[in-house]
Amino acid sequence: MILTKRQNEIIDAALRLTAAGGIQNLTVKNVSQAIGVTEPAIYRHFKNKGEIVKEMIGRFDRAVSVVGAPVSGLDAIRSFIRSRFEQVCDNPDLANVMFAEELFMSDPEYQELLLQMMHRHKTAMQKNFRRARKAGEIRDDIAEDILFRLVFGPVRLMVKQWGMSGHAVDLRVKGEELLAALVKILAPVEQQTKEKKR
Amino acid sequence: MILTKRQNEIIDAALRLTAAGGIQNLTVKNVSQAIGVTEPAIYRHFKNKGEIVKEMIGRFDRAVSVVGAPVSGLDAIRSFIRSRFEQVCDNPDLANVMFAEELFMSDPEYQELLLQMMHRHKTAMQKNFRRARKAGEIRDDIAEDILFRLVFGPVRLMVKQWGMSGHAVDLRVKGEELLAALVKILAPVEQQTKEKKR
Amino acid sequence: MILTKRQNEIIDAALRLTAAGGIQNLTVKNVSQAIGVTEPAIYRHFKNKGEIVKEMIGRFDRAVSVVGAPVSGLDAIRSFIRSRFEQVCDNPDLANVMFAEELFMSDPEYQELLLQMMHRHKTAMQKNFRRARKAGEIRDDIAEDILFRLVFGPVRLMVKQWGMSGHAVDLRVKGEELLAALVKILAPVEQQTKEKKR
Amino acid sequence: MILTKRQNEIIDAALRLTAAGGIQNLTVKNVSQAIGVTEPAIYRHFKNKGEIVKEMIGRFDRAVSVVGAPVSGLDAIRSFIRSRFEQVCDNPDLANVMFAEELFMSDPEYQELLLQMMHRHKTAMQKNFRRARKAGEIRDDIAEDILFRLVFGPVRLMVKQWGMSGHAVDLRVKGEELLAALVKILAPVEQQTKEKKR
DNA sequence: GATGAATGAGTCTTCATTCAT
DNA sequence: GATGAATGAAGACTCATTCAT
Repeated sequence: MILTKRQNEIIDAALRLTAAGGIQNLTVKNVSQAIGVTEPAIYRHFKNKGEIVKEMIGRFDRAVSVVGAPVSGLDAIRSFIRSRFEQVCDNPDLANVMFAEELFMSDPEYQELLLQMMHRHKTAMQKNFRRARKAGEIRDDIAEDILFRLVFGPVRLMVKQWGMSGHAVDLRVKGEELLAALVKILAPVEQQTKEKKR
Repeated sequence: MILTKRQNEIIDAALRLTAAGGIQNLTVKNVSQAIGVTEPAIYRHFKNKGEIVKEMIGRFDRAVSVVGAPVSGLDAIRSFIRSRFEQVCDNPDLANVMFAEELFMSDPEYQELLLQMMHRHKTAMQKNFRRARKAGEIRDDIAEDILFRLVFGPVRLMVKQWGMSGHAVDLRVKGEELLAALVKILAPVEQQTKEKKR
Repeated sequence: MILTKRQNEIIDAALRLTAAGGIQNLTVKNVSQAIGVTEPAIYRHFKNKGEIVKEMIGRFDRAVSVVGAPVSGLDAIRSFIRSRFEQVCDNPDLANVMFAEELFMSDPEYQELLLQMMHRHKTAMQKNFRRARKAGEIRDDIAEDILFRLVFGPVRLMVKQWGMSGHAVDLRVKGEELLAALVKILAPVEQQTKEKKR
Repeated sequence: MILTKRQNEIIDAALRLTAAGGIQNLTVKNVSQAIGVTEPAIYRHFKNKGEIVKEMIGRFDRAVSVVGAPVSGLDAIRSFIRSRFEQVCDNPDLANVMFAEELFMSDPEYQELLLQMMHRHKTAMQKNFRRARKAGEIRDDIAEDILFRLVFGPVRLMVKQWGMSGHAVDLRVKGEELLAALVKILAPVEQQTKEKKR
């Protein structure tokens, strides 16, 4: 779905409001004030509040789908994580919302959307983990589903902490550090030994 | 603060409601219905809704503080994580709420409470990481603050996924698997090599 | 009706509360807290809130009925006014309540009570005005009903202002000044002329 | 502040309700029913109940500020009083509310507003008393602050009684009588003597 | 005498939404 | 595209009162 300018304004405002004060803060009134119109005006651009929320959730997906070339498994994972960090840096409000699935528990419809998204990402990544493993880029003594959590758990936590800290540090730098650590601990043990000796 | 029976009932209900439908679902009416009284009755037991929320947040802390004996760094970390899994297994609703800091963004007061709690846990764990490192239980080529995320990121994610999946799997089992993987990954490289050869 | 000690405590508290924050502030809860018991305890001493209010209104009357000896018309008026000032000085909260008939407009029953009281006072005073006039103590060129307002209007206003000012001045002193002025103004013109020449 | 039609309707209703049953009777629900809308509709026209009350209080002031030409001290006082009587006759509900400062004791903000208003009126009148005195229109043997009470005490009382009596008499007529009496007793003694002889 | 627990009715206020203009 | 006015439903909370203990 392609959004009009006004619709984008609305989603931006919705994101900002939710980031700042939770979904409790995401009211039609607040959105309308944020973009400087009256409440009914919102309904010219979205059928109802739910559509706004859904479009908002959709935005979490965006950057991800655009991943370009990288073929190799580990590189794809790396690039996925980097694109996450960048996405959040570009729109810091996302940090408080993107991994906050609980915010949208109120409506089963939203939850479904989010679960689908999570699942999609997971299978996409799983594929890469498998490839990386075959290519000897990643150790083979860790079960696949655990691998996923081992990598994305820390990424999520870092983004969340960054959001809660009011974006105190440079996420791009900190993100690279984390990425390096991840790559290090997931490397095949032999490779790690070699690295160490250097 | 020691709670009366009714107060506990109320907190339990609040937890259940929030777990099921987000804070949007945590209304005084819903709580009162859940425990089978009328709305005003709630106010005999809590000054206002905020006190309920705060007590609820306090409950996240409980299990943690009770950690008993373990001295050694790595063992303390292990036991902390295990106690988390157990706490959540005993009261599955916690899984949807405990690590969902965003739910409480609506009120700065709650956020403050949560940040304090997170900070408290972090420094407690940091100490253990340091000890474990000195004792040669943990590799020394990963910065300390990253270490924390590397461990608790995955734990959080697992708990959250367990909650969102409707408690599909046995968290105690899955948790042990994760724990084993974490210990493996964080072991000093030399030790990992040895393990491998066996 | 003779009140028990507790009942008097309650009426005192009720008066204090009403004086401080209007009838909105006169709640059973506030009264009970003021005397250090729980709400239901109040109902041991008064059948319901209305009885408290009525007893409170009754208290406005008290001092007045106790007027002792004075015979002469003008002296009786003087003494009535003085006793009003004293009553209020003894229990300053009365100042914010006694002449505030509007406070009790909510219930026709209260209003009736107050109207009766006002009427009783008025006829009692009217009699004295008549006597004073006959005795040549008061000028005879002012209609009787106006006379009443001329005297008690200022008295009321002074008490009210004293109450609203937080009892800034010494009402006994200021009251005497007002009384003197009233007597002066109401004296027969001939007498006023004589006074002036002195 | 200039009010819209609806806002005026609301204030009128508020006045009516308060006049009839005290502030206890001034509820948003009652107001909304009085003008034939639902409760939330009120909030399109006033931010909250407090704003209604404040605007209501403001209305007490209105007529006063509009005083037109009169220069001479005594005439200004006369005209002020007359305008009060007229204001109240035009909107009889005011009689039960305008001088009932106690009604608004519940909120310090309202009380402040009222005190300011009273003070403003007082200083304005004080100036006129002084002028009247210099011009020999008023006796000079009464202290200024007492003068004020002597005049406005009776005016207030008359308005209040008129309100409580359900507007039984013709306030315009009765008011003129009172005014005449006031002018008479406040005239310089010499003048009073002359009048008498006539 | 007093309390803890509860309640029905009602307080002010906000919500998402609609409709005529 | 947008607004002013309105609404039904629901929000948190308070009130006077009752009842069993």
